[in-house]
Amino acid sequence: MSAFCIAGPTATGKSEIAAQVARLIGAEIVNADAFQIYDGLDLLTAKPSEAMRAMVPHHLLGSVPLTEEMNAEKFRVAALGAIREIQAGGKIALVVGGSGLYLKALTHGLASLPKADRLLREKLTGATNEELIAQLSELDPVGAGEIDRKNKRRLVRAVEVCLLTGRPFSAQRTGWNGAETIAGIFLFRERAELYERINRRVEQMFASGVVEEVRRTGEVRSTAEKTLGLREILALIAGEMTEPECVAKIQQATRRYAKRQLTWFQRQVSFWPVNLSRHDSSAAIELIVQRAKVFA
RNA sequence: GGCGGGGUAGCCAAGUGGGAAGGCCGCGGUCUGCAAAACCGCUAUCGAGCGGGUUCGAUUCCCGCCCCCGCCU
Repeated sequence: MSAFCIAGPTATGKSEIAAQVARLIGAEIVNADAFQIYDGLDLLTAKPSEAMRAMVPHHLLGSVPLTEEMNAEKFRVAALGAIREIQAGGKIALVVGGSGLYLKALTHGLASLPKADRLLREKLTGATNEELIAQLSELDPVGAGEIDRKNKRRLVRAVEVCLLTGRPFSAQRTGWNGAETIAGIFLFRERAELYERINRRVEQMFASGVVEEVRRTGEVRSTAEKTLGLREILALIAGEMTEPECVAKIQQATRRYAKRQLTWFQRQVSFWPVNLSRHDSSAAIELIVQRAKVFA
């Protein structure tokens, strides 16, 4: 995989910077945002503006129906395809997004494990954590010792993989601990500034008509259903909360999300950190362009 | 002015004569196929409106004061 990435928490300003960088180095952008990849909810997911899209081709933006389930592997395959396509056209691929696991899957690969089996997963989800732990202890004693026993989602996946492959889950993970090379840039800002931007962005979303957008959006299922703010806006439409409450809720949820992203990316050694609170965007863009050129 | 209820962390809120549940917020973190997800940890200490008193010991009992809510005049 030889694409350069720009990662960072929401509302940091990735899209704008990426578009500028792409324009300067003649790159095309591959979206690495788990929700902007869906077709619809453009306002709610803060997709790059028309202007940016007109300036630089964006791939994997709105390419999946809102009813389709997504996951890291699907993204990886799709992204790889987009990258190849871009490179075949003689251009540079610039991967941009804030979905940590998706990016990690792309830069470090994923073990070739079976995908989720609907029925099996449903059945396992119906079990209690204790039952799952007991089952995992049988199938994968090592994994059972390492796993977060309170996190059902992880327990289910672990048991699922054991059952589907007949081998312990813990023995099948790909080595992510090997030498990691710089895969890209981690853009971030000081907390106070980031939070202000988030708050402002949510307000702008409402001013631009997110509520209408959600109201006229058709069926949304599985993964897309988790879009931050969707539940809140639906509650607003149902009259279960006032608009100011709704705005505040979404701002809060977004701040928390941003914190999780910060925690994730700070640990990733393969990204070179760039603090946008300390560099103005033109300086940052210049810096990133240099890095990207070195990378290419 | 009278009667009743109440004043416990940023917010909501329980309980007890032996030295402060829980929730929210906030903060920190985990992360190998639902990831804008899921999960975990931390967060009142010359403390409990203020001042006295009783007691070996009071946040918990008594007295006074202040403030809030409801009702009454």
